[in-house]
Amino acid sequence: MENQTRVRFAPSPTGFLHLGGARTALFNWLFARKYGGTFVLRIEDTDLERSDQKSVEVILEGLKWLNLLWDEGPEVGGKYGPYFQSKRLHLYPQFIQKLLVEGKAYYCFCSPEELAERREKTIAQGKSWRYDRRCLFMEQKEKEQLIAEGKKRVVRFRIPEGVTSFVDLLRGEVSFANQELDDFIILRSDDMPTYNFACVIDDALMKISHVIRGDDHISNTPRQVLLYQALGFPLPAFAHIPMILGKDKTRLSKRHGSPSVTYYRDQGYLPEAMMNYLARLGWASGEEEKEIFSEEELIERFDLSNVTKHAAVFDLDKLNWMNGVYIRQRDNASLSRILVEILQKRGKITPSEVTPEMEGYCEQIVAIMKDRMKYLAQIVEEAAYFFEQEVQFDPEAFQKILMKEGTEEILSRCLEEFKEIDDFTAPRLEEVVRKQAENLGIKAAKLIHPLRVAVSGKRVGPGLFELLEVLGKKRVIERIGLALEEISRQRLTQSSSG
RNA sequence: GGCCCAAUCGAAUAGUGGUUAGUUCAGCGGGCUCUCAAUCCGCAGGCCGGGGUUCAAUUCCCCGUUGGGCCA
Repeated sequence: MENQTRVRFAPSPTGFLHLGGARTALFNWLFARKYGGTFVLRIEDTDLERSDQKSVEVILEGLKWLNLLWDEGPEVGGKYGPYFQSKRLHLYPQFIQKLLVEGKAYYCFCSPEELAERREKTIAQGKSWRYDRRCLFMEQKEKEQLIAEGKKRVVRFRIPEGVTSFVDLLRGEVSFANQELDDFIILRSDDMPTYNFACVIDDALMKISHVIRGDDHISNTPRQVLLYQALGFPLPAFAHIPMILGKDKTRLSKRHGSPSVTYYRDQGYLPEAMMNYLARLGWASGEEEKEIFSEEELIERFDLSNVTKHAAVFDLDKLNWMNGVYIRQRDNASLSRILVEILQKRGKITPSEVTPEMEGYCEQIVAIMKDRMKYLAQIVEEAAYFFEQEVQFDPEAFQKILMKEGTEEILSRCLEEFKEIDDFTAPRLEEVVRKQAENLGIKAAKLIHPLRVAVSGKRVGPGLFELLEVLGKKRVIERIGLALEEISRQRLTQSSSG
């Protein structure tokens, strides 16, 4: 017997895969994996104005990156296809027809202008407006006449009397008085089904057992429940998961930095870190001190019953911390591959420069940088000296460290020593520098700091000896030389102007 | 404006009718150290408000407030 647990993620391809969507997908995926069910991906692209192929690709790409692979849907198919709503349009008319015939839906000829006028009038009287059912009570003959004339019409669902309630797996029973819902449109004048209608038909035909979606859909649910009932479809279980908000507690959007999954990928966040972070937003296993969960651990522990009911604020600090943890866990070779990708995307290197040497160099870089990384693009942003021909001196570092009395002497001496080293490795370099400090009768730090600024332009960075080794003898010698030249140049300008 | 949902340190959360209300991130202080990190140790900080039920409420109920959502 096949497992009947079927869940779906049904995004609209109107932009990118945002974090909220990714988390909805994740919760569905975790649920399917935990219960041995099927995870369906359906693209709701009936809003042709706003949907485009590019967005579809971005969504698929984002899900794949997060390893949220779907069992049925685009690219993989399945027996309940098609999985693009735009390819399912032929499925809807029969259900519209059924509702019309049974008197559960009716044609409405009211134009938007007429509706607006009546609405304003009602509101002016201090009453709340919902559709006044003018067309529900129209004579059959008149309707036929109008249809024959080709007058524009929509189809409205007739809301029955009573109360509609459903069980939300997170909050228990939720009820709505039907009189609060108006006779909503299920088929637009251009014959396109509306969201609530298409969604119900698709979920029913795809045998979705659990509808797990954002809680912004709670108020759609009673309308959908009524449609299930009117059409005689079995009702799925519903679970409305809380939304993700920005720091200012408003819906996550572009204003809060980027909410797109692709952005984080391109910044060098790791998919396993993203998955872990998103899972922890609104969910906790209850184990103290445990924040890091592997995919398997998440599947094992995840349950809708311990998902919180309130919105969660996206916290970049915590994602950064978590990503750092995962970076430190990763092997250098795979980090190096990601770094090479980033370098290419940002035009720091060209595809022809991607040689085994470059990959090896990047591997050495991540090895000495991974302890201080939140995301890999920081290497490009804050340690560009690894890839640039000439060091850009941080002005403050230059003034405070390199312009100090005696720096030239120190750098020159180290330069001469370094030239003699064939075994240009961290331990050897450390030995030489410390010896030199001893000879000069000063602390090693007095040599280390100027050397760091000379070769990297910065006061902060990885351990000096590792840094020197990774940069290599040639670069180091060159850079110290250039730093010395720059120092004398500055001294000249300072003495002549001062 | 109508309806719906929610509420524990700054953020994510655990938890309970009687607890010193726990943990993770961030913050602060310290150890280590060539800087920055990583790491280790420590500190600070919270049950939205008001009623009720109860011997006892952060916990249960109601109202309010605030936030979010949907519709208009």
